[in-house]
Amino acid sequence: MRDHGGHAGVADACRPITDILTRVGDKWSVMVVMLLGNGTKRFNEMRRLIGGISQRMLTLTLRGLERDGLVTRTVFPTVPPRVDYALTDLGRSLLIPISALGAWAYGHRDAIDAARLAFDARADAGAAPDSQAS
Amino acid sequence: MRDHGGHAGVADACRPITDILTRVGDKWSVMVVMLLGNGTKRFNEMRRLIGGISQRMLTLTLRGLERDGLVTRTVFPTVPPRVDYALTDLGRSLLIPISALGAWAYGHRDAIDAARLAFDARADAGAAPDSQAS
DNA sequence: CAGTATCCGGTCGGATACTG
DNA sequence: CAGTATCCGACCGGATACTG
Repeated sequence: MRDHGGHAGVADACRPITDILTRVGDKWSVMVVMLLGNGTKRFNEMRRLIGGISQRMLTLTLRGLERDGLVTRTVFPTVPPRVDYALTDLGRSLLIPISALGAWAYGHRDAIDAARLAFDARADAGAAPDSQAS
Repeated sequence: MRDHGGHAGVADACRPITDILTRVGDKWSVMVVMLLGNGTKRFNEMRRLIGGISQRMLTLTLRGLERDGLVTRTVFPTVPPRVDYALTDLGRSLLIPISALGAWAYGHRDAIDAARLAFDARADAGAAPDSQAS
């Protein structure tokens, strides 16, 4: 807050929010949170349920969520080892707005898809006014 | 839908949603949509208001939003040229869930920050049990 | 004013191999 | 089972220069 003269714009004020939105927006976080919304899960269980996520990314995603206080990680010192992941209260509270966002996305997927097709068609028409497709 | 035998998991079914969430999650889209929620804006006007966004990224962000049918782009063939950006009905409808998400992020930023500090402290303690800070 | 084009470093994220 | 470590290609995003 020391540059009254400058005008950094809203980007500055929004940094904390943008920061958190980045978490929400990354490829797997939302899916993991939604999955844990159904209850506690183990590592490879989630891996199977999600399908298509690499081991590495599941680890990193869970670490990020744990760091943000959204997920708890519980290790059972058995052999073979067992680790349970669950949402914290904070994580559960996040479930509400992201479900709303997910519902919006699902509800408008057709409109968005149509808009994309139309846009791409316009772009193609502009780039290649000739009726030949490449 | 061709592998009934396999088990791709939810990742497959969620692809359209993930896809849209990726838009929402990228660095500038949400900020731009929120800004346009206040009314029509011109290109450099937004650039100034946001502060910290490069010309390139503002263009790409707006193109993406336009492609998804969330914003309209209106060119006035004057000199110097003038281009107005505004939300579509679809864009305005998105404003609701992302405002909710933004409110959540803002409301819980302290809890998240605290969680991060605690996590990092634990990580440091684990990595360097010695009382020396690097 | 409102872009486009190009370069380039940093990060994301998958594949693979190894470990307790 | 639940990770960690490493490699590596793809893409994100800023800086800069140029254009109608």
